[in-house]
Amino acid sequence: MGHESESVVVELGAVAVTVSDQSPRFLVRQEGSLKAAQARFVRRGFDVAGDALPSGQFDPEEHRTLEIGLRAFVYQQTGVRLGYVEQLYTFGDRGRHPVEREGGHRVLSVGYLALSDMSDGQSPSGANWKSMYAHFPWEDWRQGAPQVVAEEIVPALKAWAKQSSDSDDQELRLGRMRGCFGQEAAVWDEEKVLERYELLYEAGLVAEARRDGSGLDHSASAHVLAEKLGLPMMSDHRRILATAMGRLRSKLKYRPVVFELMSPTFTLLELQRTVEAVSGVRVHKQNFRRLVERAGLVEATGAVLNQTGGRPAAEFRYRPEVVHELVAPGVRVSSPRKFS
Amino acid sequence: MGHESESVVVELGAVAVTVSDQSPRFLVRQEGSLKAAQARFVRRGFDVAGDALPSGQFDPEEHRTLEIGLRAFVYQQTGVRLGYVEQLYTFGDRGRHPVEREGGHRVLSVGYLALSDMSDGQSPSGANWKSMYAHFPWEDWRQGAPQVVAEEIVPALKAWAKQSSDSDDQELRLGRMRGCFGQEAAVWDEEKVLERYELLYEAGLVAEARRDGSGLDHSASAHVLAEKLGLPMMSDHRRILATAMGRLRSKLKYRPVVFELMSPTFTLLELQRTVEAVSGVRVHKQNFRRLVERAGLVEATGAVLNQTGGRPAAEFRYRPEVVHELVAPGVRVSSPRKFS
DNA sequence: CCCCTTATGCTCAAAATGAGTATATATGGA
DNA sequence: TCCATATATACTCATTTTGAGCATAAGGGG
Repeated sequence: MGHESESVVVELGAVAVTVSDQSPRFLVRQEGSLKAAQARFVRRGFDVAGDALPSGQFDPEEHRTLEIGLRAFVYQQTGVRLGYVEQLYTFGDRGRHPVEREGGHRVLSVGYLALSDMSDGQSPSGANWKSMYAHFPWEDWRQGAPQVVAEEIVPALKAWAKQSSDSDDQELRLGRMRGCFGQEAAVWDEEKVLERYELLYEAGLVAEARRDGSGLDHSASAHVLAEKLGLPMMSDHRRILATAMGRLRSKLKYRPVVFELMSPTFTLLELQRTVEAVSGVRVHKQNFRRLVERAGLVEATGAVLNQTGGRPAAEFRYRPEVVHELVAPGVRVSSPRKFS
Repeated sequence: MGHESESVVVELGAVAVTVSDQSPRFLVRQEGSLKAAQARFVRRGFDVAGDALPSGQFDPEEHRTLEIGLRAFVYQQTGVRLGYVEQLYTFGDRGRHPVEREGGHRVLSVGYLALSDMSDGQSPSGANWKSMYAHFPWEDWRQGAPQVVAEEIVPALKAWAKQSSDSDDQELRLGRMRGCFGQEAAVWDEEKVLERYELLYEAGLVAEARRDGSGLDHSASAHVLAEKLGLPMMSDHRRILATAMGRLRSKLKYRPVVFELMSPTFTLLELQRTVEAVSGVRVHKQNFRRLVERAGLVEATGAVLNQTGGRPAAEFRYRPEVVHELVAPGVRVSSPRKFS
């Protein structure tokens, strides 16, 4: 016990999500927010230009729980005090993290998903919220299928499939492409965020794959494509981001987590726009309100808001009691049916 | 970096589940399966009699990934080679683990859920599979509400609620009781395994709470009740078990994971019985087959089996292709409706 | 053969879902 | 004032999904 070889450094990182201007955003670390001792550990630009998630090294002396440590790091590095927090995943593969490549300890990263409401001024002015879809341009289907899917991704993945020598493997790759990006018989499944990112990574199309990988295509055109596939991030942070996004989209449907992203009161359209921003798909307005109201998730405050440009909207608030009542349903977004 | 104070020991543990004799079971560590060096670390009976999950200390030198380490430990300690494995949760609260209480390092536990099929002789004869419901007697609702719920748990939780000085808190406790155990308006939700265990722990009713806690009820009757609330386990392993059980029950509904518990071919009744064993509730036979067949999850092999004691059953196999086709639905178990 | 068992096919009502149409009530400009 | 244009909200309707049950098929054992 306690051999040097068996000890491990644990890094805690957060994907803190909010929605503003109809756009899902996440918190990145501010420059100069690190103590000197930590700066070396997490120093930016170690091997790729790109933002980094707020994170830090877990200190068992100081932090009674992992979550406490996480909240402290996020506060130090961004000024934001987190509300709702849930654990996402623990990443521990060798070679994942720059620090251990320099010959340090093995690094384990525990990733968290946090949700905050921008509206209530919780977030200090300096906080650095970046657009999700700037990093995942293929994930926003609110205006229909994004151009980049048909014009760049699908052709590039077809080409990648052809590169395989084995014809079974070619078919497998094509099948993954169709399943991930909703081509042909398959339907777009907004939850498969991680699968899609990993497919693009495996195919060597995103910038991080080109950074990490050896023997990949180094042509200028491959570089141009990578730029169209969103902004890269430090280390494997974009993968963690994809994990968070997928989990959030999934959770939206069976737990009332949207409300963590809302101000205390809101109109049903605001609620709908938030769901749409996160899930990346449009929903049917009338059915959405039917669902939300029938499930008893909200109640009218009685107030009416008329700054909406049309008929004034009723103001609602979340009814947290619902969780203790019967089953707590989330807000389901319906995917278009493609059956017979 | 690398201060002694910041280094952490990482423990990998598995809840390996199978179903045999219509009963969900999980793998426990065999006596004498540990190397001397590890034995001190994980020695049994440190502070409570009870089984332990197979687990071991992650060694970054030896294990390229966490999963590889996990598989090695499970094989060493039980002789079982795991198939399907997924990460559950990382537990890191201070004071959770006996070793750190003796003044050693802080211990982080990464828990995994594994699923195996008993039928194919994968499991060596020595492997030690324990009944899930022996540890969670309140979770098996296949024969209707278990006696222990109405006769022991509900009264004890009501008494616990009364103990609170604050009347709001009393109502809160009662609400949790109703929500967890399906009393009054609430309906039994088989997924809330962890919530239920934690409630019982918080109320000081299970043996582990009496072991860990201070100032709890030490009367003989409390001891008798704890014995009716299932077998305790080492450390917080029963909590990890509850986490796994809840996750498995939940996953059953949206991913075709049951098949990891089945032999390659099976009848629809066998499939149904497996789902029932895990979820702990009965399902409607005709609707179950409708669901499974319509979703395209299985295909008939053409063979017929007539050792069933009635009309011979068609033999089926899993159709893994379904995952790549459209959306991959799981096997939903329906909870009875209690609306209007 | 009857009677037991399990397998499998089919029906039916209730509820949920997807997609509209219709009406209400604000704003701003002709 | 009245209209065009927003959005809000109510209601309808066909289809699908779900929960529940009946009916029939096909084995084995007396």
